[in-house]
Amino acid sequence: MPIITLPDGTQKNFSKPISIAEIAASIGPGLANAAIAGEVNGDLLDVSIPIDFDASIRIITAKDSEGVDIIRHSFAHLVGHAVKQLYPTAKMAIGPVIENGFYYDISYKESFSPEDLKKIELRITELIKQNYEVKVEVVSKEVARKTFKMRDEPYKLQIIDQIGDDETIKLYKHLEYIDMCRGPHVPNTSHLRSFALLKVSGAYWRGNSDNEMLQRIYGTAWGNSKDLKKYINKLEESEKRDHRKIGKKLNLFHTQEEAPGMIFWHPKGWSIYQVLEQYIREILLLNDYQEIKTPQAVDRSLWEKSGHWDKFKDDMFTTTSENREYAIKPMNCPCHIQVFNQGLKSYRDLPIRLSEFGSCHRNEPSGALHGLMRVRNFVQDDAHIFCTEEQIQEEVSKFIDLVFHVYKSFGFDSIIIKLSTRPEKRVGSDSIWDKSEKALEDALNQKELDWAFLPGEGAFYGPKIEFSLKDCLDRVWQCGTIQVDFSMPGRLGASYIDENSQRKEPVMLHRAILGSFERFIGILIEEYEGKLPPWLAPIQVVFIGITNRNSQACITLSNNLIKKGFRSIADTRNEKVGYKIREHTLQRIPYLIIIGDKEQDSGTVSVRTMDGKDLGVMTNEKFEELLNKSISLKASKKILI
RNA sequence: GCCCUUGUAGCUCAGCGGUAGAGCACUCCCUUGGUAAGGGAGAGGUCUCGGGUUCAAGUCCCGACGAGGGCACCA
Repeated sequence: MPIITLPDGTQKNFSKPISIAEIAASIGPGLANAAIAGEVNGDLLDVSIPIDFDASIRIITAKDSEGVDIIRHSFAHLVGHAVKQLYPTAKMAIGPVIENGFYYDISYKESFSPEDLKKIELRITELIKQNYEVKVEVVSKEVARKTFKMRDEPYKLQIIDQIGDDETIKLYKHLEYIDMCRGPHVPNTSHLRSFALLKVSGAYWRGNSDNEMLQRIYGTAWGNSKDLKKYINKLEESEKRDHRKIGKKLNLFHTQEEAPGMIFWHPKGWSIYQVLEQYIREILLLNDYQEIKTPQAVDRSLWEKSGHWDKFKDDMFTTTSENREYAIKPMNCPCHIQVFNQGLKSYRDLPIRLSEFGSCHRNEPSGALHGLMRVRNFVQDDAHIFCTEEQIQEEVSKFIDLVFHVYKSFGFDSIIIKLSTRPEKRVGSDSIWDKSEKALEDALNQKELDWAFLPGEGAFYGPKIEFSLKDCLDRVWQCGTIQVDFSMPGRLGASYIDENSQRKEPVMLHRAILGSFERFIGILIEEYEGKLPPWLAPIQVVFIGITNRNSQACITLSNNLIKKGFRSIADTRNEKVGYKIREHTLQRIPYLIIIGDKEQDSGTVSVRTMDGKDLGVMTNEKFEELLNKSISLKASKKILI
């Protein structure tokens, strides 16, 4: 006879097996209606399944995050229900919950158009209105197999084949539609109200590009309409932050058909790029790096030796000359080893840190290209640290500090850290991989950082730590990285003389702080919605004359700032102040300086910021002081002072 | 690379079988105006490219290329 313990500690004795629905009802009718599922001794369970053992339970409603996830999962079933009604020959594959929503992968002879999506959405609303009961049935594998054979669902059968023989399977019956799921699901469609189907796209069955492509219907669902509206609104707002849109509006860069995946930087975009490069250069100099520059095209033989040719030859741009084949470099490391190899190195020289703002080309698959984030030509703030095994830990540790220092000055505080371990296709022995992975793991643990493993995602020559940032739609992009490489120095003949006059192979650490300038600038634009802090802004100050009597003063003041290293322009056009202010505000110039007769006569400036604050009238000197201070603050979130 | 969507003036978009349209930007003129768009006039497009259907094609069909969203890939 089960004793049920509720979250507040009260215990209830029942004389027979009891379901969550019944327990909820025993507490009150409101809760009985709201109950979506139960947490029973830590596991989620459908409300209708009887509990015949002592348990601590919690009743899950739409207010719990677990409840919202269950709602999302049940909406996936509703997609199934609607799709099978509208397109009976469609075959259902999988329909899981994802962040903010769900999807369902479906195989169907014709492709679903946006109109089909609307039809499906409408059918779902009709089904919801029926307030039908979702009935769960626990069955054997055999019964499940029979059910889906009868329903001609080949993908479900494939999934069943993967389930252990002694395991039971839950079937969820939505009127005439049957789906299979671990559950739990809502007991009644009355819990399903706030949803929207968002898009259709292709997705390979089981995520393998050798398999057929299914159609994936994406949807979002929430516990109430307010949350749904909030989410839809957020999506719309995010679109405004898109770096491709802002890049066009602010005239930062463009791309065109003749150079897919490669960026034409305009003066203002290049200004941002240059500020970044100079900043990193300064940081590296202070951290004992030496900057070098290596060739853009290198003979194929070097890529064969490094192992890149074998794995990436289809992804490299190549060119020929006089019977020789060259690859436009996809990365800088082999070249850096060539620099290291010049002259005999002693253990006393290590670590040697060679850095390069190296322009790399990779022939990325066309479908992978994405604005500045994924391009075919990019520049890395790349460097390679040649060191001994004993030095790895300290170098990795120092690097992590450096990354955090730099990211902080850009205002990034949520950095996603992952440790990617050995992939299937790799070079180097297992013992080397063991050592490398351990070194990175230890360095991370030392810092007490929040990080996670990414099994199998390492580079072919070594494991790596990735520092990733999110774009406006919460898509994650790898930026910084540090990778341990015990293999390439040996392959390319790097060595040093140790304490005992013996030749030894150095370990190489590949590392980048920003990653690619292109991607990092893309992220920056989206993070700030184009309102870059003064130290990054392409134009920091604009002098706006009120009448043409003030034009010369504007030009003089602006030139004075330029001479002092600030980025300033004078707007002396025949337009009204309001017009100029609007335009330069939209152009995201941090400081707008109004110069009229009053200011001109008194040698002052009237200062307004891009977010509309009036800082009042001050002397030129005072403004310069303010500007200097504001720039030196870098990206403390208070951008303008 | 794969699936879907998409490609019209510098930008944002309308037009969807019958001799190319709007707003903004641009040029010129008037206006010299104090903190987010002053007024008027004008110029600007072989509708991404290549085929096809049709008396007639931005408009329908096929292909190529680019872009967008996913999937796969990501040294």
